[in-house]
Amino acid sequence: MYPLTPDMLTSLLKTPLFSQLRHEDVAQILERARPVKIAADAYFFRQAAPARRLYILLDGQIKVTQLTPDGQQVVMRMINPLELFGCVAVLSGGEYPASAQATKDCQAICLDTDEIHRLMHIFPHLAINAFQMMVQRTHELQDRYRELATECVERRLAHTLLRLMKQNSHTEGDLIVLDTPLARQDLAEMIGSTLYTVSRILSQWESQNLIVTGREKISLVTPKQLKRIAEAQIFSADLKKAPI
Amino acid sequence: MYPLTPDMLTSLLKTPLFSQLRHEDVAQILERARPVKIAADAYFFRQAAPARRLYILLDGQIKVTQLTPDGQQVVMRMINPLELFGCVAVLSGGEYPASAQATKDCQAICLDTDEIHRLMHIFPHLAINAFQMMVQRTHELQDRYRELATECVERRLAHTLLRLMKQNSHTEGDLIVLDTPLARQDLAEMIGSTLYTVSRILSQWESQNLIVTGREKISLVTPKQLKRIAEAQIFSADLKKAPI
DNA sequence: CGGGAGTTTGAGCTATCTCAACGGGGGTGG
DNA sequence: CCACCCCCGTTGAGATAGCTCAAACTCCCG
Repeated sequence: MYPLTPDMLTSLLKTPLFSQLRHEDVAQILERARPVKIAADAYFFRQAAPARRLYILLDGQIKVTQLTPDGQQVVMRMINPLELFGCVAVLSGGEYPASAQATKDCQAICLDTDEIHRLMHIFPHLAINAFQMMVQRTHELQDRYRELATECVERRLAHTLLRLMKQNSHTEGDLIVLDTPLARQDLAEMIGSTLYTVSRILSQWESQNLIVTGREKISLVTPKQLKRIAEAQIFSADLKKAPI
Repeated sequence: MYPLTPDMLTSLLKTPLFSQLRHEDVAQILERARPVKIAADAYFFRQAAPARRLYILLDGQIKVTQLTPDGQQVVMRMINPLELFGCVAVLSGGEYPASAQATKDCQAICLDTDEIHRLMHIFPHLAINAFQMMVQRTHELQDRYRELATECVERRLAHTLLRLMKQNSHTEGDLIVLDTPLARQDLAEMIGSTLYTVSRILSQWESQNLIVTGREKISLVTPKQLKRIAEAQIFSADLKKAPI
């Protein structure tokens, strides 16, 4: 594992996946991992390919998407550094249920199915941590399912921007800039809507100074207001009527 | 673990959760489990309660639901015998993100958080199996998310009935009877729709002899036709126009 | 034989999708 | 370095699936 910088290593040690493991154990695990580098827009793997490798993202960002039979895309999840992806690889003989596409240049390490099983036997904590991570992820996915089932597009979009902010953003002066290349189409595919509706809502928000948008770029100005929209305490239409 | 009948025990041994474990190991694990009995409509646990126990359903059926802040319900999942529920309990200190309500009289066994962790250390296979089960479940949830995001109500309903058929049904003559008490409202909460729309679609299907409905009861007549609707090769409206 | 829970159905409404047309900016190739 | 082109975004107008609300209907059960 030459390509691991000391920085990455210390980061990896703090990953939930490796919590409770000793440094030398993690080192031993990482010895069995292979590095993978991929340029922006390229794929780590594609839907329906045999799932043989589990990945840990070190740097960059991944978009996990599913294609419907008739060609529509749905974005299932954004993967940020130190997160696991390609977990289906632990089920021997399966296929990836989704594609993993880099939204930026990416570095990752990967482990083969057999290797994972072997390591999980040696280090039960690895399996326990992985289990816990999946429970957490299911929990998150359930929340989004509930949103999709019960909330209107505007609220879903607000939730999504806030979520992206938490996961990956930095501040520039008063602005909170999302560190994700986000076309209207991408947002639409995340919330189960269309790029037109997303565009309209974002335009409206921008005219109310809740956000600032650019080409594939979004910055939040007043996350508090967005949160109120997300929580249904207010609608952006209401802001017009009574601009306090 | 007195209440375990020999039948249940042999079933438990075949559970994915216990695969690869030796009989005596499973016995040792079950020694630490406590039996729980609950009548139809009662709750195993409620959303937001501290999550301290993980359950394995032995008999009956559970409906896992989430309540939105404004009181709408969403059915996240039906749990059938030999399935795990309350998995959040493995994350120490968390709360149940959903409620688990019995749709029939239920028997289950439960394990405390500490106990699970202890056992997973002793039997790494337990953790690995649990991990795999969660991966599988995430996979299923992703499929439903994609459906909800891209498909119309009619197709989602068709998918749901077919899924319920696979999970839990028996045949009576030509009829495939779903073994789940299903009010229109329940179905609506599963697919993110309203009881009115569900009722209309079911009525239409019934008039086309695809299904037979009763009070909280549904039977399938021609699952093939339903599958065609689910796969978008056809719409029930098309059946009217050209009844071949 | 009520009573109530579950279901059906109609009618109107609206959030959101669809389709179409236009606008703009940035990067790339000449 | 400039111009063109392409991708991304905006906006309007019309269509519609599905929601809401209201009212009546039908079992099942005590």
